Amino acid sequence: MSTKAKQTLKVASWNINSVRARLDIVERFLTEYAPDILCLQETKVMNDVFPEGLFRRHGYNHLALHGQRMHHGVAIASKVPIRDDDRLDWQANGEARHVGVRLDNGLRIENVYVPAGGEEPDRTINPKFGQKLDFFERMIDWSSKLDVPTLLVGDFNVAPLECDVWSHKQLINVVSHTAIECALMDRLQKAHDWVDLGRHFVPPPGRLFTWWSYRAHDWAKSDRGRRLDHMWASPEVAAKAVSHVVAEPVRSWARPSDHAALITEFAF
DNA sequence: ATGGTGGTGATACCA
Repeated sequence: MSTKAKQTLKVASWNINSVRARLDIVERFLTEYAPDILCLQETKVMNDVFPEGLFRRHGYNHLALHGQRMHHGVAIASKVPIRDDDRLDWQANGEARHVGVRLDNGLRIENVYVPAGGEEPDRTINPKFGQKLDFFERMIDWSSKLDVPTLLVGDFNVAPLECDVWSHKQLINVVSHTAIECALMDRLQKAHDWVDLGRHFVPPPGRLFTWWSYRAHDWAKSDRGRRLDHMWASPEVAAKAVSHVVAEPVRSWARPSDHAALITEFAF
């Protein structure tokens, strides 16, 4: 046993589907789960009207925002100091889909909202699908050049494994689980030797979903889930991870997001 | 095969 206590860090990631529409459940999440750092996607708010007060009241005094009007938008709220925040625009289209920070211990946290890709999995008739594929290509290029310990989190909008969806057979041609998307996820993973923390802690074929459609009459009963949200770590960072859970109860709270939060705890 | 729900912002569009 080391005489020096290990430093723990609890990081959460949550597609909130409008942070202003979810003030109550965000507050409940900060209270009940108390992460050190919360990464949000789909904040749907401009930076100047981001609800900073809620976060500051709970001790999240360090904020890195990348918002836009109506759609997309990402944010990192932290109890520990954050440095060198940056915002990548891989597609140079002005969409707010990334914000990254560096912590004092050198860890980088990269928070991403990958394009959903529309309905039709064919880029010749659906430009949104093409945008999604191109976004992954840019992430692969970026990823292959990374040389610092990094935690990559967010809504990747792809459920890559057969056991990452409620029915592989019924979703094989549905955007988020098509072969071309799964192949891109595989290339992205290999581009930095990323460790998929979800499957590190819940190996296949264990049940692991992060999203359930609003359209189900009883989402919990039908359990037609997909694992669209991910936390991937550089190998040396993954080695410090001690737990990883999907906070599934948040999907049952009043006026929920359709995504659950992911939480990984590290001991450095 | 279809439509089912929800956020934004005021009409369709996006998820």
